[in-house]
Amino acid sequence: MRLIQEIDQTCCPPLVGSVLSETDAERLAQALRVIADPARLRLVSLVAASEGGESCVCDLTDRLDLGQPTVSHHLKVLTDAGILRREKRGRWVYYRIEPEPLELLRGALDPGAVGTERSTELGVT
Amino acid sequence: MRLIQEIDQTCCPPLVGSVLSETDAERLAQALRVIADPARLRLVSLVAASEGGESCVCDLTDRLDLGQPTVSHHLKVLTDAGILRREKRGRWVYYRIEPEPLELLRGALDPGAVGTERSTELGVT
DNA sequence: CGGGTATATCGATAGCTGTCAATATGTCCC
DNA sequence: GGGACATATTGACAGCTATCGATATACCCG
Repeated sequence: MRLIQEIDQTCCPPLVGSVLSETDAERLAQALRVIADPARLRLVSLVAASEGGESCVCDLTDRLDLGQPTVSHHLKVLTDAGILRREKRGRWVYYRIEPEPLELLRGALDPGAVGTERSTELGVT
Repeated sequence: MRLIQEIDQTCCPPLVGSVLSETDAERLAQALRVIADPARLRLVSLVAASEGGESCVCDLTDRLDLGQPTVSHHLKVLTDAGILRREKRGRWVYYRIEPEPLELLRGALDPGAVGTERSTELGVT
């Protein structure tokens, strides 16, 4: 099976700002492919929205209209990438979001100083 | 051939903050798949880093170690998604970055303050 | 017009991956 | 231990797509 590299600092140099090397491009593409899937996006979304910030697999399979092995497969991909963290408690396994990888991906897409001004307030309410 | 939907506001509701519907997840996944490819990431990077913010196809083919039809294909995918803008001048075709789609994708990955551990730390209940 | 150049399209193919059914593993409880 | 339940792994398969060679289209120039 294809080994999935964890998403860490080495994965996500800014897309805009310098020219990506072949290896950087390959690594970033691999990281993006992890979340470029509707089932995995919904999983992340479901886990993030769940009470206490965690979900057990049973809740997720209920809501995804996919077989249990398929859900388990996607959870493994997300966990290997570091986007989800797995914790087993008794018979159940709980997943929660690890915020850093997504943040790193965001950072890679930051156009930075090219053309756009970012003086906006992000703080809200 | 697979029709590529343009990346616009409708594509990228926040991944974290509410549960993605199936259609939203499908749309966001499709948008992410556009950039989840090493050749396309390098193309975006090359165009962004080029003098005057634009490149002609010939320059790009030179630097990508891929056949000209393949490069042309990737440019089409990026253009259809709205990430690149195409402009023909004489015999040459120039591409430049359209910053908004990438910005929308960034926005979709924003964890915001909802559902993450951070929200509980902030006392949101 | 005709040759040369730049880019796009077409058709085919190989490799990857999302999905499932079947099965394995692990855990709790009686 | 043994049965029941939750999750993971395995093996197989279908659909998608990145890539290529061949070819088409468009443009310039003499």
